Amino acid sequence: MNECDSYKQYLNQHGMKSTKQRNLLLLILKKIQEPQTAEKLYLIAKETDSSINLSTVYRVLEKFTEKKITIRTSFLDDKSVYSLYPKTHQHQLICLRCKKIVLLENCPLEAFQHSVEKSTDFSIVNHRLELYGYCRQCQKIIAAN
Amino acid sequence: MNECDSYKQYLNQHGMKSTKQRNLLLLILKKIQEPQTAEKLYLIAKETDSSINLSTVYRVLEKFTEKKITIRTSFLDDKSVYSLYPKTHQHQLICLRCKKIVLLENCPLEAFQHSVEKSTDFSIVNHRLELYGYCRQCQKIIAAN
DNA sequence: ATGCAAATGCAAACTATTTGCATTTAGAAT
DNA sequence: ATTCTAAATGCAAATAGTTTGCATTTGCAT
Ligand SMILES: [Mn+2]
Ligand SMILES: [Mn+2]
Ligand SMILES: [Zn+2]
Ligand SMILES: [Zn+2]
Repeated sequence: MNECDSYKQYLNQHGMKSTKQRNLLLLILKKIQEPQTAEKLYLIAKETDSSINLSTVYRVLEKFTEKKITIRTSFLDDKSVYSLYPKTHQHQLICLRCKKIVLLENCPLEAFQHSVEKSTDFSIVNHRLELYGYCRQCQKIIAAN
Repeated sequence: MNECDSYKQYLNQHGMKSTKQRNLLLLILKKIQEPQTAEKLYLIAKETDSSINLSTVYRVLEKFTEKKITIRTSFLDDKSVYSLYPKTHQHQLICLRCKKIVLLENCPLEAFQHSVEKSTDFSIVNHRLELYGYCRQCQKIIAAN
């Protein structure tokens, strides 16, 4: 049993067959730890399994996302990126210059969400919060120009 | 001078030529007041100007967005939608089923943003907040199935 | 071992959006 | 008013990320 089989039990528990493509992608996602496009993951996977197909990568990621093993996010005009589903609720602080991402564990929205539910009659299941700005270093670089 | 010319001055002030397509789209955007896809705006525009082209609509909306006359937003897997650039800072509450959008005038993030600036040394210039859920009607429809 | 639903590879389709190009047009200059 | 030119438009084709149809292979329950 090679390392690509190591997620068999995990996958079966989630109601999925363990295939070499799925095991490999799971391995890659765990190793990388930052959001990547399907294409990038495909290229990395190809180094190990040269016969893997891009459609398969999309289908695997779709299934993973459906099972909440991964999360898919996309920004305006860009390709979607995929990463392991975060263990805890969190948000992102993104540097507009260098694209560095800082994860924020605190969420300030609980009370707000409840008050919006009350005032709108929506049932809110989810939210998206991202902060944009410039990191320390990029602030300096920008100031120097 | 028909009503479609009425934005000539406004457009010129923003460094754009006044064309019948731009005037018409501006009129439609002001009338509609809710985010619409380029295609929907195109269909509405066609009722008045049957020769308008979808590419033109995309190009006009792109230019408007560049000039901050409109704002473009897009959700996972969906078409982008365009609306007039909000006069005041606001956020959106989006129904995951029917895609209805409710605008929220309150922003609960001021204090949070400051505290994040302090703890991270970022200079935060912007944020994106969207709430997702189900509107009253869609809740009922979902419950009935 | 066998059977079958599920997963895969491959190629083609899809679809929102963009782009190239010939033509028209707005607005400045004459 | 006429002329000029860069910008805007219509049309068709291209683009690109993603999805899908289908023949084949594979995982896994029996
Ligand atoms: Mn939160
Ligand atoms: Mn806000
Ligand atoms: Zn930075
Ligand atoms: Zn709804």
